[in-house]
Amino acid sequence: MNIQRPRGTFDVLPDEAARWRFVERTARRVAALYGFGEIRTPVFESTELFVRGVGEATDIVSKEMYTFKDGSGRSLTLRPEGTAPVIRAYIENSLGRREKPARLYYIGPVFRYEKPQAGRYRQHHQFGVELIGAASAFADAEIIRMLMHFYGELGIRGAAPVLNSVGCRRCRPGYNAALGAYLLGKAGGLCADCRRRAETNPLRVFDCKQPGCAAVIAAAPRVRDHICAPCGEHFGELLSLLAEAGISFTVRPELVRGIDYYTRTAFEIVAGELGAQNAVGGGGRYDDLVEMLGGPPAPAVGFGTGIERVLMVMREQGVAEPAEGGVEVGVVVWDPAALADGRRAVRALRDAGVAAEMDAEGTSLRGQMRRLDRRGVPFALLIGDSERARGAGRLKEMRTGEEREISLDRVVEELMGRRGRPAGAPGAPAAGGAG
RNA sequence: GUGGAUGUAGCUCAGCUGGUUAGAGCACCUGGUUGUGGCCCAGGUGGCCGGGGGUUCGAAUCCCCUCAUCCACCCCA
Repeated sequence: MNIQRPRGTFDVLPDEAARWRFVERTARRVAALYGFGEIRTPVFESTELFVRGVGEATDIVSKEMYTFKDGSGRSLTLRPEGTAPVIRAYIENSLGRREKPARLYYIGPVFRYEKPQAGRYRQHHQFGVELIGAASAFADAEIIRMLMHFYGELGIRGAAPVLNSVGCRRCRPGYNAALGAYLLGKAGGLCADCRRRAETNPLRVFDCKQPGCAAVIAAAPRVRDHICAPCGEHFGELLSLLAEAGISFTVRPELVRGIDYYTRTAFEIVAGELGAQNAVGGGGRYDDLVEMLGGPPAPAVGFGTGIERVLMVMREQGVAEPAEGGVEVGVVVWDPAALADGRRAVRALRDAGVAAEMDAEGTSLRGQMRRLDRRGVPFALLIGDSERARGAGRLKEMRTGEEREISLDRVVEELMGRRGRPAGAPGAPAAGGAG
């Protein structure tokens, strides 16, 4: 039996990698547009960081982490989400002292031990941003707008934010108590999971889709009616800022996210046709996290979006990435005596920055031409006996079939003059926007 | 973690209730054109039928186990 990739992981092959590069390139461009700088943190961290940051009672921490001990017995964990590590780095490097609100973004893998399904993997990749040290509703609005902007740049249609306010450290305990009490009073109508949740983490019942629970939940007290006046104002302001920015959203009072650190704003972006995995991104405000992790108190907001989910939506919507340049010239040699001239030509082209290749495997002339054609290589440089005797080759433009003899030591010059002419040729920087 | 479906060539799939050397299309290679691609034609390479065990004279086909993928739940990105 051959060794297989671990369950819930995948290889990105060259064709598909072009789509990944497009998404990543777009993420970086949008991040720059909003003034965010990249941060790269380790893929593993002290286990304690996630236990304290994400919350011990969450699914992520209680059953989905890849935790292991290193050689000296330290407990380490492959990061299951991106925010806690960034905040750790923010505190450790005193980033709060460098720029007032810190604007950080990251792109990288996160790991969760989940049952794999389409759009759900054990290693997936996120583009995330964190705006640390900003308390205003404008900060929330900007984060959401930035995420929507990202989807727009990718050519994704129909993505829409769903949002809610989950209150803050002052008003949430009161709400939790009220909700818990209500649920315990209706325990008979709840599923086993929800009865347990009523005591451990009442907010989670809002995730339940059991019909029996739905009725109970529909009549349950809602966060919105229990949040304090400042939280209410903050949320109201956010909604009007989104409206001002022309973003259409929906408010869903049941929205609760699976990470404990959220305060006030919590949101998800759903994009239709993904089946059960329809959230392409999400995020919210976490005003207490920096302090919880030992840093100076700093309110913050951020989002995370899944690259795999984004790619799924793009595929379903038929959004293509712009073409990237491939090989520009194929040097074609079929007589072994010409191989040295071919090698020289390929070397000269590459040294001049022109992507070139040559088949030295003895493939027939016809076979080589056929391959260049199928791969869409725009030029062929054929070096045969008669030309070689004159120190020349035949440069052929595949698209038109036009072909003429040129001196081998003028090949680079000739190519430089003609590159960029055929569609999709490299050197012509891809304009933004997808087809 | 619970329930269900599927796994045959690089890709998409056919192979009925078990019966001789396991097929097609696409892709790939060679030739039809001593030195030229796209169309067409001919030929070819490539599978221990996901893996293991069992039933049988005989298993891709039936049974069990296992691994993987997919769907719903759950959770989320």
